[in-house]
Amino acid sequence: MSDFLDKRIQRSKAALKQTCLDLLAEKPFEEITISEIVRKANYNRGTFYAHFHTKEELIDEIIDDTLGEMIRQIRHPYQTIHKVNMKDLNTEEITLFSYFQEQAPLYKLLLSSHIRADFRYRMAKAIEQLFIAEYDYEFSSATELDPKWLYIFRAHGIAGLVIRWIEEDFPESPEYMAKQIVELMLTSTEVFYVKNKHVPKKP
Amino acid sequence: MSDFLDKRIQRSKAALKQTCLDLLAEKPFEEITISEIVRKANYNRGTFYAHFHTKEELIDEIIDDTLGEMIRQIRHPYQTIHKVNMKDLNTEEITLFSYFQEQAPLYKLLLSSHIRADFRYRMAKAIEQLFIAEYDYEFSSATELDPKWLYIFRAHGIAGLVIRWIEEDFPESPEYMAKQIVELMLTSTEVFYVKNKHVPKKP
DNA sequence: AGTAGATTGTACGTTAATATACAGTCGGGA
DNA sequence: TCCCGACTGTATATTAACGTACAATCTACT
Repeated sequence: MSDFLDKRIQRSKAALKQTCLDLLAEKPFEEITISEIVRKANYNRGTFYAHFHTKEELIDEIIDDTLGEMIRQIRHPYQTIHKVNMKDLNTEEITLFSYFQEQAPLYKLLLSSHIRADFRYRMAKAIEQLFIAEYDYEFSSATELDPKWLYIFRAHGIAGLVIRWIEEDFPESPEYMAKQIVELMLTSTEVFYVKNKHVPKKP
Repeated sequence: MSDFLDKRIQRSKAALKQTCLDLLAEKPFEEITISEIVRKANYNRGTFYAHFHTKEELIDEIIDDTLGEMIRQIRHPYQTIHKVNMKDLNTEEITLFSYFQEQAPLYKLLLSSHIRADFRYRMAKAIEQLFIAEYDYEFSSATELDPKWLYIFRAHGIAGLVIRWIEEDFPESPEYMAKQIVELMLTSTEVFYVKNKHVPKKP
């Protein structure tokens, strides 16, 4: 078993990560030093270097942890079932949005200017990879659409949507957002109109 | 330097103590097992035995820590001055009561039925020992009072008062209580009346 | 009465975290 | 300009915490 982790390692890494987040709430990432982190966390500096080479590596792992948990939340409604019919999906099973609300301070932090890392893109990328790895679409009609682009499109669409929802301080309820997501998955627009064009008058 | 403590020791003991308090909020002390504490704290059972022989020893150290901090709060107004005149004392310097309010959950727990230890008595005893060790009264007039009894009397009086204040959920403000304490120290009652006796009528 | 499961106390070899030291870099103040 | 203090990166011996194991006790269940 290689994914087994000594309790000391679990603790040390978790404490250093949490302390880094605490400091990040006060000041930008660039102003935080490794010495400062270990001092506040009450760890030896050597312990930091035993697990991370740089503080960038630390923040990367924080982001990976966070996005990993987000992915688990997205998976939640489909844990048991194999064939998912969006129209029948119980939106109460979609826990993603209330998860974001619970973790609002964390996500606000990772989206803030205190951290330069491209968190927005990484979130979209994580969702994209989940879709590609675990989900398979069944297209109702003959189409030449490469699923790849559907995955990318939807992943980045969802990421953009939830980030906006977070940044606007959750203007709608999680339940509302869950229903919106389902609707978005179900919506295809065969016809659309170009605005501000004159309808040709009949002769 | 014998009071120097390895960071690992600090962490392990602190974590085990805090976890014990967390469990104590849920269930009585007798129902808590050592295995349960280390399991929840995510420590090895051997680590517990490296620092404590029994869970009674653990709770004893929690109480000692707590009362130690309480003593520090009582000391606070007299940190710098040598000769204290109660009448001139700035009651804002008395931090004890707001400290209790901040630590209300902890003290409620230690006073609760979930722990059989005689916390009330130990609190009084701690105050008593502080008085004996660090304070010296100056008696204004000739008296045969043995200071020992004054110390005991006042220590247990103060303990009783603050415990009642905590148990009644802080019915008065910390500022009010601070002033009351000063008044109590200044009050001597030379004369008193026995109730429900008839005043002898003049002839 | 018997047995399965959990807790306790103790032991031991292994490993992560410790204190400590040293050389190098950097920025600010005299 | 030099110096001082702080941070970095690396190294090493020591030690606390680790996983693991075993025998003993206790409780609950049937």
